[in-house]
Amino acid sequence: MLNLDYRDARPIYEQVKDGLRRLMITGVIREGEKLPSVRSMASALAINPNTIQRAYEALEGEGYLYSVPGKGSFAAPHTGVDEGRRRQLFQVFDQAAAELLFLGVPGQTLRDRIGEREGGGKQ
Amino acid sequence: MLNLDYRDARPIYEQVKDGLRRLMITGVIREGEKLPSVRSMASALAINPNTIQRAYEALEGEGYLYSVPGKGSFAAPHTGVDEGRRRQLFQVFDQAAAELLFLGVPGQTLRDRIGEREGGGKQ
DNA sequence: TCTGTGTACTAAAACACTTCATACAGTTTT
DNA sequence: AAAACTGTATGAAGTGTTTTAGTACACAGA
Repeated sequence: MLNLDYRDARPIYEQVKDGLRRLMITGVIREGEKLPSVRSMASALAINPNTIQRAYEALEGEGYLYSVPGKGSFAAPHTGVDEGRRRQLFQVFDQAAAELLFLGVPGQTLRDRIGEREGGGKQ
Repeated sequence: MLNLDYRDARPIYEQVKDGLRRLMITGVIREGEKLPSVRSMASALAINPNTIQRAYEALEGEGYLYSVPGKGSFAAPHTGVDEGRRRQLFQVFDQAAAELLFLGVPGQTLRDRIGEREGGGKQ
């Protein structure tokens, strides 16, 4: 389900966190879907359960999942994602755009990279 | 010229690096302009010269400045910025856009945030 | 009851990173 | 030539973070 890169400078819990978030964004993991338990995922990746727990805890703080003691952890609906995460994303987006423009990339080029979400009305 | 925040989790050399890059992007520091020497900037910020040196070294690696032993460090022309930095920026841009779209932000909203650069044709 | 789940806490070890002190080498100015 | 400036290199100390290990508790479901 996830790949860890020990040569990567990023800590493991962060790789897990970002990896899971990406799976949700790309639709591989759908809303309400049950995630692997901290223990099973830890043994699958051959790491300590506490490390997975830390990743889950961070994602829950962002609103990407919710955990129920005794039951498990589940992907949260998009609407539940934290406002702080949204603000952070806008800031990253704006700063990257500003620097790319500075480097001479035409604004039209950047606009063309933004793929619209199909079926947005259906949702 | 720059503000350091010791409560920030980001290391000092990174704050210096990002701060200087931002000054160049916003046009406060212009192409070819001489930057403060590592020692003068270090004493101005009350930190070790090596810390400034590290920031300068990183920016030189990105192509944002060039240093000449005995003379000083100077802001490089936009065209000299490293291709790796460009690729990194595009990746950050794309990922942020993808997640914002996933969270329900309309593509049009994102496109509207991209301010065009005046005089782009002059370049 | 037993198994599987999330959660909490402490301790420790390992590791990496950041920062500093010092010294060296080149350029410009006096 | 000397002095004062510049960037550069190296090693060591300091500090924090990451990860693991171990133990324990509470809840849900078969």
